[in-house]
Amino acid sequence: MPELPEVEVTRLSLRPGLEGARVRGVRLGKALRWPLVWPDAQGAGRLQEALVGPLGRRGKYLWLPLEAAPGRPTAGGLLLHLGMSGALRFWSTGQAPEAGPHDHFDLLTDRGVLRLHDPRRFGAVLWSGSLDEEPASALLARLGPEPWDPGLDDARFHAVLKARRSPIKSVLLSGEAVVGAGNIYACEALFESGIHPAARACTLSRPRAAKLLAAVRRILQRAIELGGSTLRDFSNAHGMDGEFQTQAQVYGRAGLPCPRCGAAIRRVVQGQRATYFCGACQKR
DNA sequence: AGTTAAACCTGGTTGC
DNA sequence: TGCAACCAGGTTTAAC
Repeated sequence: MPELPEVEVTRLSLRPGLEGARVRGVRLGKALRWPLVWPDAQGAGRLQEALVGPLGRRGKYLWLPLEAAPGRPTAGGLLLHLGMSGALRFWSTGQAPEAGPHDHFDLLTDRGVLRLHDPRRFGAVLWSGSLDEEPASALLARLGPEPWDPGLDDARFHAVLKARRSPIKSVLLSGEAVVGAGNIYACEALFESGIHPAARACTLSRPRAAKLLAAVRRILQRAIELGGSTLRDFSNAHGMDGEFQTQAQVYGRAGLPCPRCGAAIRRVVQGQRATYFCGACQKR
């Protein structure tokens, strides 16, 4: 589910309740994608007094810094990923219901409980000393630039595409050229820029690459403003659903008329993922 | 080296 | 109604 907009919506909605909260402990459910390697006994002791610092995001990862004390160096933090079906929710003290069978992680604080709900368990919660150390650094090292990274310009984006012979849809999903667009938003951005999903990335002209990058930025921004997409499991820290799915032009609309030209939206499979597009509007 | 498939896991929907 | 087959937002790992 959660692509960059959903993670950003989660981050923004968690901030008021969580930042500045003091950690009291954790509750673990079933194992996630990777086991949570908690700090040793000494580190765990420090955590008892840790304060939640400013929440960060890199790609689809959420970074929850745990500071030893106000003004002192960061003790470490948690790197969280929502996988395919994860959602984070914050419950004020006394409001949290009993953990259900799909609630696999609770961070207990003096203000309330941060809870990860993830039926498919493709999500992850990892302890890391910092973003520059293992295990966080190894995961983040693979990521391409953020959509709004000032260092990401049309030339750089185009250069990455030039080096890839795979279909542009697959290259977008890989996050090499720009992170954040998952299956829904990759489909939508390609539609909005009029580019056929099967076009080989290396064949796109620089103007078309620029158009695609602009579309990716626009789509992701719009999705954040709409609270993300809720197909099934996703909701923000307060349990509110997103609304972008109601505005999708092609995603999940196979057989329905293209909003631009009226031709039937097509569904094909690329790299084991469904792709939706208009065969008339989107050109190779 | 680059590209593509398989794997992780559960639950909802579809079709016989 | 029952049950098998297929589908789903992501990413890593293994295999051509």
